Amino acid sequence: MTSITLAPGLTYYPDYLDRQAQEELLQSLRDITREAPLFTPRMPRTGKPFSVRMTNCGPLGWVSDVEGYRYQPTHPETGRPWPAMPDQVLRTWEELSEYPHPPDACLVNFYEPSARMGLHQDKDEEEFAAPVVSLSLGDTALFRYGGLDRKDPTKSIRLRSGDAIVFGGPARLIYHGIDRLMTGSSDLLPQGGRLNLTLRKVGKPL
DNA sequence: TAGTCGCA
DNA sequence: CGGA
Repeated sequence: MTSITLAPGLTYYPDYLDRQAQEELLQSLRDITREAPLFTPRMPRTGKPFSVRMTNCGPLGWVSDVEGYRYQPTHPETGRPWPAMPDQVLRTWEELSEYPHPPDACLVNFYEPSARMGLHQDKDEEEFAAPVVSLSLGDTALFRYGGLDRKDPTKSIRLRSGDAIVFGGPARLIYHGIDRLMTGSSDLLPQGGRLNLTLRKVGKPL
């Protein structure tokens, strides 16, 4: 397995999932979105919608609305519990996280060709000792990452379908985001677009 | 402050 | 980019 250190604690695994594994994961995500439909998150206070739509699997899911960012055990629109995390996702966490407990949450972000995600930190968890593990499927995305301060200089790399990235240690709280997609760069998703999974341990281990 | 916009 |  190839790994590239982009910055201390930030590790990039190009082509972590082969085509067969990507298709298997895509089928799991179809099952998940049927049970837990994609919803449009909104900014706290202003209520401005994100361009990305999302859902979750696992015991907890990340949601955002006018009330704020939070993790909760149920879908914000259906009120039902999130679907279980696929075994394939749990195995990825076991292999890449170097953390001795399973993740609590798997956020699934769906990017239409025009969707973007501004520079932000993943900091709504309690357990920063656990890394964030990210998987990309579908169209290539221009991923931008910086430092712990929002105004720190940033670098960009292209994330392709099947790539994985791990934010751990000193990189656990770095600012990052998605500037744009390269439409038509993958034929995994028939309609185009990109799916991103982010696995997180939310609470401190019992 | 996980968005949007204006300006260099 | 930086401001709000």
